[in-house]
Amino acid sequence: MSMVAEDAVRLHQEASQRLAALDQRYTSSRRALVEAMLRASRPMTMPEILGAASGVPQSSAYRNLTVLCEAGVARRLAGADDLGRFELAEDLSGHHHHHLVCSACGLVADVPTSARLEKALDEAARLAAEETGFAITDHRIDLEGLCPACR
Amino acid sequence: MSMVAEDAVRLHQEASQRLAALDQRYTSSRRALVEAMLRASRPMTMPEILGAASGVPQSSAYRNLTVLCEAGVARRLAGADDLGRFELAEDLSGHHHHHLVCSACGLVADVPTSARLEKALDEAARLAAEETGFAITDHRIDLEGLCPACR
DNA sequence: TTTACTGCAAAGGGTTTGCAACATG
DNA sequence: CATGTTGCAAACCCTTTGCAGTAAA
Repeated sequence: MSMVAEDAVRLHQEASQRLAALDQRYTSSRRALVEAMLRASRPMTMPEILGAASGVPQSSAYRNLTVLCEAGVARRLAGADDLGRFELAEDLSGHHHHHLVCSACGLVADVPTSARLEKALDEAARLAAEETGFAITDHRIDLEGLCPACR
Repeated sequence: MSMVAEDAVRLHQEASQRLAALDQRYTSSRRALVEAMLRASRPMTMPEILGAASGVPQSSAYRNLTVLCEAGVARRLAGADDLGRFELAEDLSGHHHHHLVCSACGLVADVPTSARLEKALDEAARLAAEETGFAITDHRIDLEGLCPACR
């Protein structure tokens, strides 16, 4: 999950462009949010984000994260607990991944996927689309269990 | 997803036993909730549940669904929208399945799994457990897209 | 007769929004 | 200078809880 400086530059450029496409600006608050998510390398709760992007008030954080999600820069997850979680969009942050969710404390960690799993999933998605009429655009896999700290 | 009368009898017996194991009773309200979820055959929101299990007040529905989840009779899902959704536990309702989630209206539909997908997932889970120290107990797959009504 | 359950109303807590001031292109 | 952005506080809405009364084992 490392990222060299050059990649970070591209990331911010891309974020700026995606916002501009919606007539939105890449302000310092929004950049602070993006950098907080970049540093975390796992989905963050709002309390974590507010701690990491110091100085950004709660309402602005919510509003800006909403904008970032609409622009395709960030993504909002429905947490296992009642806290929403945010992460960078996969095509900005690095690679396609899935999530490990701790059923005790709610922690969410990233986990890489595998070609075999993706292939099986693609096949299942194609089948499900045929049978149900859904136009499937994405998928999400959560592995649930206990994290090392909660075992 | 059909279920003959005999199966329904077993389902209620099992629900009653699981509640009894926690010193809880299988009251008519709880039975009404179970039957509502059984009829729906897809995860239900609270408004849907209140409509389907008429006469059960909101606070009792929340309280009873919490108990049913603790007893392993029901399961609570973190919805794509901000509405919680409830379904019968898989070992009561029928079979292991995954979900199709409409990103426009939030609808959640059941979709069967496949042996190939489960096998690939088991392997991925084993690998993730080794690398991260998580004790993985369950998984969840959501296919996201647009439902027929929202396309 | 002890313990669980019910229903109402009020509180809780994460998220959203109105508004007036500010910043940016 | 027209439009997007900010921050405070209040509003929102789903969910939980206190409490007094009821029902079941």
